[in-house]
Amino acid sequence: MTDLSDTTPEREQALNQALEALFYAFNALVAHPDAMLAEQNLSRVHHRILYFVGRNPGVSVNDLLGILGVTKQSLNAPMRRLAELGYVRADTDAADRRVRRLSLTPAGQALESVLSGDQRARFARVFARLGAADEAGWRRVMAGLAEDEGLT
Amino acid sequence: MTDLSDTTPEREQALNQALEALFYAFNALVAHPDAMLAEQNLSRVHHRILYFVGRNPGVSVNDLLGILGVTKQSLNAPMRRLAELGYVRADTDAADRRVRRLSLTPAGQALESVLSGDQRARFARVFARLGAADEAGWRRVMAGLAEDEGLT
DNA sequence: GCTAAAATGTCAACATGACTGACCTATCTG
DNA sequence: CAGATAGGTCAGTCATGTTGACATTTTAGC
Repeated sequence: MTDLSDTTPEREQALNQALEALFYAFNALVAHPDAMLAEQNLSRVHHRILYFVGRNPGVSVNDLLGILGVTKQSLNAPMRRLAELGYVRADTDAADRRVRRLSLTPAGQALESVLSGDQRARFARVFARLGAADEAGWRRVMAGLAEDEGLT
Repeated sequence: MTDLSDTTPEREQALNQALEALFYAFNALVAHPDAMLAEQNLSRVHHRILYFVGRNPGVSVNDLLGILGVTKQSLNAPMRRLAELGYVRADTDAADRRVRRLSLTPAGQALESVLSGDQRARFARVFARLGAADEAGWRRVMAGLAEDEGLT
């Protein structure tokens, strides 16, 4: 079953099911947060900003551009919107006044907690039901997929 | 570790790592096919069409719209392009001449095989290295995430 | 202290892609 | 024949992302 040289139609179908499982799980995970964001006319980009600013309070705008892999022009609009809605604050750095240190307001933390919390809760329920062994196996497979990036 | 009532910061961080692992794995999986598609000015939509038509030869356009969850207007352009490039053919149904039966040409099958084959190979390598137990655990977790869709 | 460079923000022009709405042909069904 | 169905297309709109150019503020080097 785990032989690399197994190229039977059955194995190919099993791998196709793995492909589809990844896509379905991904969609299931973002569906509800996307719907909540849409109620405020926000999108997944805003969630990504909230998530990374939340986990890296004090990041500069430039750092965030690198993390998100977007241009400053495309970050500008969603970031301004998040600031207007009172979810993100940008404080001038004390030492270097050119730099803005980004952080979440309490409201921003609350929103981020609801959005990512929904996703964490999905994982928590599944992990709790299936047990530590499956969770560990899942993590090893996901890490393996991410590492494998360099190959053809 | 798998207790649902575990709301410690450590557990929350472990769940965040699970979230990130899913996103990184997803990106790693689509990166190379996306790059190959871009060389022909195609995108992920075209791959989705090739994948579903390849696994459901003879589907009607309407069926495909339902599977992909898009409008016929947005399917029209990529589908026409795939037909022009000789990857997809649309044969009139013998019984009901209103209906087009979609299928892949040999060239379309070859392209789809390269694109999805790259993704299957990534899974095959990781599964082969980690073993059947981790593969089974991974599949159970992914299935659980997809099923869990209905909750808050 | 003057100058070059860095960090940020903004404006304009353009491309993409998806959506809705409207309309059309061809075909089937009652 | 009348209405419904499968498919295709045109037009308008909207959201988002990109590049390029430019201004401001501030820092750092000489």
